[in-house]
Amino acid sequence: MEDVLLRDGRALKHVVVREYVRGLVAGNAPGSPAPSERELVHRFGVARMTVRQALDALVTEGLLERIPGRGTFVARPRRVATPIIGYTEEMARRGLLAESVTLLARREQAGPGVARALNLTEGDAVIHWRRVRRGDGAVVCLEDNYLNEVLLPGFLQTGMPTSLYDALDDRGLRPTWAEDSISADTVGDEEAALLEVDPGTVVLRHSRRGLVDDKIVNVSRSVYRADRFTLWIQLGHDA
Amino acid sequence: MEDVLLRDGRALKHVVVREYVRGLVAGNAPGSPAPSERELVHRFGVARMTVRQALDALVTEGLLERIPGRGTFVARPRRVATPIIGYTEEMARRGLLAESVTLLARREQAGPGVARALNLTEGDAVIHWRRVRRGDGAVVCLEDNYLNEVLLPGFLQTGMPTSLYDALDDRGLRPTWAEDSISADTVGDEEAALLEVDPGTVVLRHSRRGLVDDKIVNVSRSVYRADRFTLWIQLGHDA
DNA sequence: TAGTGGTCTAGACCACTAT
DNA sequence: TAGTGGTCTAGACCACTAG
Repeated sequence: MEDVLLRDGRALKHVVVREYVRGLVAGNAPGSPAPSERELVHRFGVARMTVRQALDALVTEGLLERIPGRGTFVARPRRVATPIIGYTEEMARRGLLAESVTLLARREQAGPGVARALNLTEGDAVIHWRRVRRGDGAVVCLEDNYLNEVLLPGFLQTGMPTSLYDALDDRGLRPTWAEDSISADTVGDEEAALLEVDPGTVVLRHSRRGLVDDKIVNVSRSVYRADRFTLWIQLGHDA
Repeated sequence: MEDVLLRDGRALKHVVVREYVRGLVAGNAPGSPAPSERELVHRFGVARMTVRQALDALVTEGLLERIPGRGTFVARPRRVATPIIGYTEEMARRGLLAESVTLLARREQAGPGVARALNLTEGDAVIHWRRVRRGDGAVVCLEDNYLNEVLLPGFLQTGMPTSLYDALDDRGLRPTWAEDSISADTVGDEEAALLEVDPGTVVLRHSRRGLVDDKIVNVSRSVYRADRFTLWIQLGHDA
């Protein structure tokens, strides 16, 4: 929560102006005008620099744009890259119902690969959560998640959620940074049985390391049926 | 290029201060101090608001951070998502030498799929560029690029570059936005021969639509040998 | 206590846009 | 010509940090 009050309870003027303008233009079409700086000066009885400080913040966050000689206007929303989402949201984007069956949800000792990925020592405790995931009823994916238990005390006891990312969000641990690797492969017998395909069928493998700040929250390894899943990614941003 | 001069040739003071500070701290370790605002006021003989305008710009771009009561310091560089890069840079990231053999580079009439992807009408002229791409000598990928000819007049005549993205960059058309789709598949006879694998071998398919602003610059369809290529992607940003 | 950044004032002149 | 944003001044008081 942002500090909007001084010690004596007075509101910061530039914040008052900023939020007034934000409320005014909220939902307005791109290109619609915001109040002019001098109009805000008059309305709030503040100096122009104070108004500019308020508008600067809204320009920086991309809500407004200034056009010299013309005025200040609602900016066109900028495109931003694909957010970091999990299976549940991936399915929602496709308009499919995400369902899961938990095959495993327990405390384990980290093996060498998982330990390295989570930046732990081999044998440290991790939470291993394995699910078969469906979209509109059809088997789509087999997902293994490994969570750093130190960051998630009591996670196994609180009842497993549908969306891991929602649960992480509740604890302020939703990843803001992800390192993904994506490859094509064929499945072995065990994975084939769970995905309801023949051994040797082509699959898409997707591994992810999820971080918030410098904390590695989870590592996931997903195997998608190639006939039922294509990964979509949007990269970059507007100028 | 930014305007740094007024009509009469005088430099904008906040730009002078900003670039002075940028030069001072360039390459300095995160946490090292920048000059204080009042020190800059004294050095340049300007008002403090002018100095603040200069520093605000550097804070917004992530170079500096302010700590109230302490001073202004070089900020820790923020992580940003994977930039939009092509094969040449993908290989460079792996420390591999990117080489290509052009199989096709010609003007064609857009088929239905390409026309839709480039937002053209079927039969419109497109540039089709097909290459077999190698990394450290080994065949890695078969890439078909379709370019909007209207945006790239004379492109075929200027001699084909190694890196498409470098060539686009030279024309101010390097994509800043990309829509990618990634799937696993098996190859047919023609692709198999070019990739030097058996038909039916598993491959990674990567399609991309590259845009700058609202202009669709190119559409690419790449087929990677699954045994020689894993896609790496980093998503998100620091708080 | 001295120094820092945060907030704020009450003006000023400029270039540019639209009428 | 009137209105807009861009730049700039010369101060002021505040809260906070560090020695």
